[in-house]
Formats: sequence, structure tokens, C-alpha cells
Amino acid sequence: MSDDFDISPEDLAARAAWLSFVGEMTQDQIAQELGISRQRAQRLVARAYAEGLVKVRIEHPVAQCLELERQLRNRFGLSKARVAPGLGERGEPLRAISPYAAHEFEQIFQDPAAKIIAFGTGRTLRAVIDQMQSVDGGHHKVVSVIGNVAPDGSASFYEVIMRIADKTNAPHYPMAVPVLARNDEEFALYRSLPHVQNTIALADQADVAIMGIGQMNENAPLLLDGFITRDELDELRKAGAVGEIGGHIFDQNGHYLDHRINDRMLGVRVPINESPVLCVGGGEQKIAPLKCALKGKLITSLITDETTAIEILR
Amino acid sequence: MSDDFDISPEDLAARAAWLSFVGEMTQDQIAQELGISRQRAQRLVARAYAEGLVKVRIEHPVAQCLELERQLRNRFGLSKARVAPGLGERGEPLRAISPYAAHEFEQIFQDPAAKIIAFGTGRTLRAVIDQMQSVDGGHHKVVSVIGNVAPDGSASFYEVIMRIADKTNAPHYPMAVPVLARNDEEFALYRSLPHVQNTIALADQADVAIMGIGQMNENAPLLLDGFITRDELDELRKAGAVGEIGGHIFDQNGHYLDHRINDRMLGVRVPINESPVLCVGGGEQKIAPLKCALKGKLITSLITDETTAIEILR
DNA sequence: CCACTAAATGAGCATATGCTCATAATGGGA
DNA sequence: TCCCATTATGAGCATATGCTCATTTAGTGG
Repeated sequence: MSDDFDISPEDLAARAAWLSFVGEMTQDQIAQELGISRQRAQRLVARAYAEGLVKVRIEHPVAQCLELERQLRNRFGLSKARVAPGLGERGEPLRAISPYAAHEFEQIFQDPAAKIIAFGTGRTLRAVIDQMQSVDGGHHKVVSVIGNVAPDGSASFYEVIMRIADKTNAPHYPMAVPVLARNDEEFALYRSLPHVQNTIALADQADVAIMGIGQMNENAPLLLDGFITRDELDELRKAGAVGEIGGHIFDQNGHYLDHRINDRMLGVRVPINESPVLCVGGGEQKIAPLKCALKGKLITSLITDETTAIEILR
Repeated sequence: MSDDFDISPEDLAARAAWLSFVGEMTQDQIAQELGISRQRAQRLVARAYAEGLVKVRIEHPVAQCLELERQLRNRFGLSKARVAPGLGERGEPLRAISPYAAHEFEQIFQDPAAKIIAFGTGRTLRAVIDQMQSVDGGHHKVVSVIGNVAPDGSASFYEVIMRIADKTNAPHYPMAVPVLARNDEEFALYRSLPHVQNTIALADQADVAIMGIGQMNENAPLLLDGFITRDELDELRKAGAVGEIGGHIFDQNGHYLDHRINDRMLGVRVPINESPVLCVGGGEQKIAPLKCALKGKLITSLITDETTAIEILR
């Protein structure tokens, strides 16, 4: 059973993790089995875990969370709500939400009926997609509803279309323009580009949109990622901005803001032609935006965590 | 976040496991979070794990196993072969095979096309089904190809139809007769019962059969479970018995034995009308039966573990 | 109401784990 | 070829974990 000569490095990590989690072996046993030092075994297992080779799921609907899901659906007329058990005050909400959301995503892609699935961007969606298992979704198309170019011209770091395509083997259609045009002429120019028109046309046919949500406080993703300046942020907030979905900024009633900056967002707004909008997000800062988005019926399904759900329902 | 008053006991176990695996908390932190002692936290996590609430999957195709799968397919003309990484000499083969097989089972039930899925019995299938996640397979039917009554009249312990139905929510059709009739008259009687005829008729339409495999040595399941006596075992072995699938005994060429005991097996033989037969099994004792079953084309797909695969291919 | 059995709990301890640091190996550029 | 920077490795140690055992609690039958 001991390997005569080493193979790939990742292979060994997977094998060590397998022996650890499935075989329930101690690190000493693994080391012996693979003919390596205990130290190395420990590192291999840790690495496999860190790299996401090891997927842990808890198969049990926690009663309190089910109840919260029911309340969310009723209160806001959602077609679907999923609430992940909280990880306590100090726990990152994303860590709790990701496995739950990843499972939902997998389900969506396992649907045999071919679909056009629109995606937003952001840290949340990135984290969820990293958690997904590979599924065969080659019959679907994934399309971005938002530009994938950062203000400095680099590829937007939190673009997710490529990653979701990797996991699902689906044909992918990024929107290869900036998130935000700098003025109206630039907006018109970008919008007129053939590949943009194609992508937008495809997005317009989306059967479902999967989106994150952004807050408009001092940690606004739009600000952190350099899409708007602090002055513009202040200006938007004065105009009533509370949150944004796919870069499109809305007010406390969940209505998209009529504002020159908002008008230059190149992407497609949700909801798209009555199609369902699945929003993933949680954490203290997302509470206000989520409440407003729910109020304005911008989203039709929600995946969040326990703490956030409680606050939203308060 | 700390619970004010306790809810269900299993709920708490799931929550503790969640905090442990997803939240990566130490037991002390979990204890504090849930307002219990560290001891209790430890036990809750262990319990959740033992009860199978925690599902661990390794997402990485180990190269050596892929190669073995390829060789198995080529050598025996299998439509599908899956090889789980071995757990070393001391590891239970079942422990390695179960997660792999469970995943395959889930895939089968996630197929949207309604199917009739026939099942054998045995320790192996039991273990695999315990590992399965719940899936929505209500559009399929599961039917047993073998009786579910033990010689003492009790329900056969390793019958799996109920359990698979639990996991998949599929309508289920057990075969409510003994595995083996005691003589030809009894055989004719049982076979004539209406509910048996119904079940057999359904099984005859199966789109796929999922089976274990039994050895005919001194640890033969048929002997251990009291379906045949030691004398009968010896007699069968003298007649060339090497293994059995669904109770139907075959020889070294994978041909069903023409023998009075074999003729009294009440179930349906695989393959059923050219339908695929997925066999799950591994371990030293299964090697000979598997080789012969493969030789006789009794099975069309195989899920096994690394060590067994190597031996089969030797 | 008591006594008995079985399960749940907490303390203490042996072991497994993962982190830090010092050292060795590896690899890329001059 | 040598040198430097980066990465991999192993030893030692602090901590987390899980097991055993003694004790308590809960549940059951007399």
C-alpha cells in the first residue's frame, strides 16, 4: 500500500486527507501508511483542508433555522429562504452561509432543464463558489450582469463567472467592460460594443439571477474596490442610497436611485423580466441593505445566516 | 446567540458539529457558545459524527484510482467503474467504499427521468445507504429483488429498501417473503402469492439493479445469516459455488449454479433484461466472487476500493 | 415511596494535534 | 557555478481532544 515513488503533490494531500477523515487514522498512522513523517502528514491534511479538497456538510435541519426560513418567506413573500446556523458573535457570517449557499447553487446547476443563469459579483459569491462541489452543468449558460474590469483596468478581483464555469463546466459569458462608465458618452460607447450587446441580450433572458448585496456605509464594496470615490459615496448617501445589487444603488424603499452615478452603471438591473433573484448575504452590515431590498421586492429568494435573519425579522 | 432554553437533543448535536466543523471552533469555544460544559460539547460533536450527521467528502480524483478505473472498464467491458482510495491494510474496505458509492447512488436518484431501481441486500448496501445524503427521488420506484424475511421469521436485518426509501422519498416495494423456500412446493406457493407476483413483475422492469456480492467461504453471508446450513454450504462449494448476487449462487465462470438450493431462491436474478447491474463490494473475501461475476458478465458497473481493484486486475 | 438500573455528567489524564522555530532543500537569476 | 530567496522539513512544545472512571441524575418497577 505504501507508495513506491511519489506522484503528484496534491494527490498525496488528497490521500492523506482521505486517510484522516474517512479512515479516521491518526497522523502517525497516516505517516506510516504513506511512508512520510508525521509532520508531513499533518501538513498535507491541513493543506487539503485549506485548499478546499475536504468538504464537510452537516445533514440536519436545525429547528430554529427552519422557523426563521418560514418567517422570512411569509413576511417578504419569498419563494425560497435558507438560514444557516450562526457561528456566534465572532464567527464570520460568510463562513456559515457558504456551505448552505454552495449546496443551493449545486442544486440549481443539477437541474436538467437548460437554463441561463445570471451572476453578480463580490466577495460573498466568490466564497460560495469556492465551497461548491464540481457538478456537471454543461447544458446551462452562465452570464455576468456586471462589468468585470476594475477602475485601474485590471480584471475585477471578485468576478465569479470564470470560477463558476470551472466548477460547472458551463459556457460562460463575462461582461468585458468596466463596472461603471465615467460619463454618459463613455456609457453610450460601451453599451454600443457588440460583445456587450450580446452579453446584455443574453442576461436579459436569464432564468434566474444569483446576486450578492452591497452596503453603502464606509465599508461599501463600491468604495473599497475603487469604483466610486468617498465624495461620490457621501453624495449618494445624501441622495438616500442604502445598498446596491450588482452595482445598482437603491434607497430605503428598495427603489433604484435616480442619480447620475447610478445611471452610468453598465450592467443589467435585477429583477430581470420577472425572473427569480436569489440573493446571498449576511453579516451586520448587510442587514439594512437586505431589509430595503426585500421591501422593494428586488429579490425573491434569500440565503443568509441565523443572526442576520433574526435582525431582518426584528 | 446562547440558547435560552434547550430544544431538541439532536438539534444541539447538529449545532455543536456545525460550530466544530464549519466554524472551526475548539470545544471550549463551542461549550461557551452553547452554554454547556466542554465535556458535553465533545460528546455532542462525537455523537453527531457517529450518527452520520456529519458528511465528509474529499473532492479530488486520486490519479492511481482513476487509472484503476480505466483498467477495470477496459478489461471487463464495464460501463462504469469507481475505485475508492484504500485505507491501508487495517482499514475496513467498506469504510472506503461507502462514501464513493453513496455519491453514485445520489446521482442515480437525482436523475430526473423516472426509473425503477432494483436493490439487493446486505451489509455493504446498508453501509452505503447510511452514508447517503437525503435526495429528492420521489419520482423513482425502488423494488427489492430478494426476500426480506430471515429464516427465523424476523425481518431480514440487512434489507435496504426501507432505508433507501427513507433517504430518497421513493415509493418502495419490498419482497415480503423469505429469501429461500424450503422446498419446491413452498417455492411454488410463495411465487404464486399476488403481492410477490406484483413485486417480481416490477423488478422485471427495473432500469438498473444495485447489488452487493457474497462470498461462499466459511464467512458466507448466506451461512452467517442462517439462510443455508454449513452442510449445504459445503455441498454448494463442491458443486462449484464461488459467490452469489442477490442470493443466486454462481460458479467460477460466473454462471448460475444448477443446484436444488439455488433453484429455491425466491428473488429475481440479475442481470434483468439487459438492464445495467451496479455492484458494490470490496475486501479480500470479495475478490474471487467479483472476478467470477465479472467474467460471467453478471455485472456491468463496479464500485470497489483500491486494494480490491488491484487484486481483481492482477 | 423506595430501590434499582441505565443514562448523563464532570474531573483527570494520556494522547493527538498543530504551531513555532531552526535547519535543510530547492529553484531561479546573475 | 554560485548566491540568495523561497519553500519544505523535522524537533520540541503548548494546547486540544477523547477516553476512563467515579458520581449524579433520571427513569422504572416493585
